[in-house]
Amino acid sequence: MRVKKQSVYNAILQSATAEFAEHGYVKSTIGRIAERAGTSSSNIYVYFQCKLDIALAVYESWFKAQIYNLVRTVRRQNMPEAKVKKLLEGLWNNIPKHKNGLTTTLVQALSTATPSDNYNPKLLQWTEKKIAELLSESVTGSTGNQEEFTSIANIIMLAFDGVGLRHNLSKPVDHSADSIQQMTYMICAMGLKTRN
Amino acid sequence: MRVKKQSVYNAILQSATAEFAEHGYVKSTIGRIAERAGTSSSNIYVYFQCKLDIALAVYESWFKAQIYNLVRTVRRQNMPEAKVKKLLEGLWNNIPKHKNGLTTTLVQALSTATPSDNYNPKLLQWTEKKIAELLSESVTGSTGNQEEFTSIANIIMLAFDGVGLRHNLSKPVDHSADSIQQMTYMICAMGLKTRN
DNA sequence: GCATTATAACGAATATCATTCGCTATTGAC
DNA sequence: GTCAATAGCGAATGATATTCGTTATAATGC
Repeated sequence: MRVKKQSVYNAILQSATAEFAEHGYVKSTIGRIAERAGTSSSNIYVYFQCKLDIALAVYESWFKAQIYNLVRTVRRQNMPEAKVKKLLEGLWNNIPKHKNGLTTTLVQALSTATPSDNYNPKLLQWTEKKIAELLSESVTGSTGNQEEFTSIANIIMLAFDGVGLRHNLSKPVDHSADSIQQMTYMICAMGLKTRN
Repeated sequence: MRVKKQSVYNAILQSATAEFAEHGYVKSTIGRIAERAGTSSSNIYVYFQCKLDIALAVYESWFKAQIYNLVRTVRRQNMPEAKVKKLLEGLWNNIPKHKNGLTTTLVQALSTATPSDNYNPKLLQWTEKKIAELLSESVTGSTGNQEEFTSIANIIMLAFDGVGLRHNLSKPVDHSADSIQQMTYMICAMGLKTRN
């Protein structure tokens, strides 16, 4: 028997990360990923089922790092409003518009996915839960994870996808600063009401 | 000289509408669109620059009809809260999840677009303006189109894109009812504050 | 050690389209 | 009528994800 080498797997992931960051999902080619990884196109299919799976694997590790980073930044703030604002700046600006970012890649990958790729929304659910907790903790001081924050986290992540989607188009007027401010205001207003 | 026939143009649009509604953007083929339209693949390029342009043309007329419909539905409501809720149900449920809907097509088309396709966000801007006015009118009773509603409209449309994106994946847990309720509440709360 | 065997690895197909090209046929303008 | 621009078309072209057939390798049992 022969066994898959971790080193080959890692090389593919690393190569794919560079390729996707540079070209996005659609214009990245398996051929170039293989070349940079020092293997062949066909051998990549020994390690991954399809191109989508590579993109998801690459995105997951990048995105989780971004989120952990964001959590730290938010916790460093003192006032609820500042916390919420940092959170939104991260999710509606910094992460989806990151210069070597992979959010555009993810959006492209997901939008071209077919049901037969049977995508698993694990990462999405993990993120929404994390964001809901962070919001709750930021606004009310406790991690009670109320219903409301679950919904708000959902809305924020839907809009995150939207930002990622629009970002690769020649940017239209970018209202993000205003939108972030407005959303911060609405979320904090809700927090006040909750306390009474 | 020979002149382009309106009838051929219309046939292409009509055929493309059916094709995109059935297969989405990526899996639709120019060949089938041509066939259903009774012309050849190559002749389609006499009428449209590229596949993206066909999708955008198809989407625009479908989407505008949906929006006009939504405006009517919202205006039919009496209470601000009911108006806002209908608005959100339209934009976060009915339109992006429409069974013969084209939103998935649009999302796919935009996410795979390259800068060289030089996409023009005219429709997007038109929609956000329309939504901002409708919100303002619904919540405050006047079309004053305050800054706040512009931002909220922007957020709603970003999330609209997100809903469209996620809809073609095997649907994860769908929080949309809760999210709509939560957003309705936040928008209306803001309206109250504005009045004082 | 050695034989066995599952499978990693790879180069060469395959299949699928969007888009382009070269040519022919049509039709509006003069 | 003649001319010339161009609609229309069938046959390339070019890209590229994925599959296939074969070979080489190494883990396992003896």
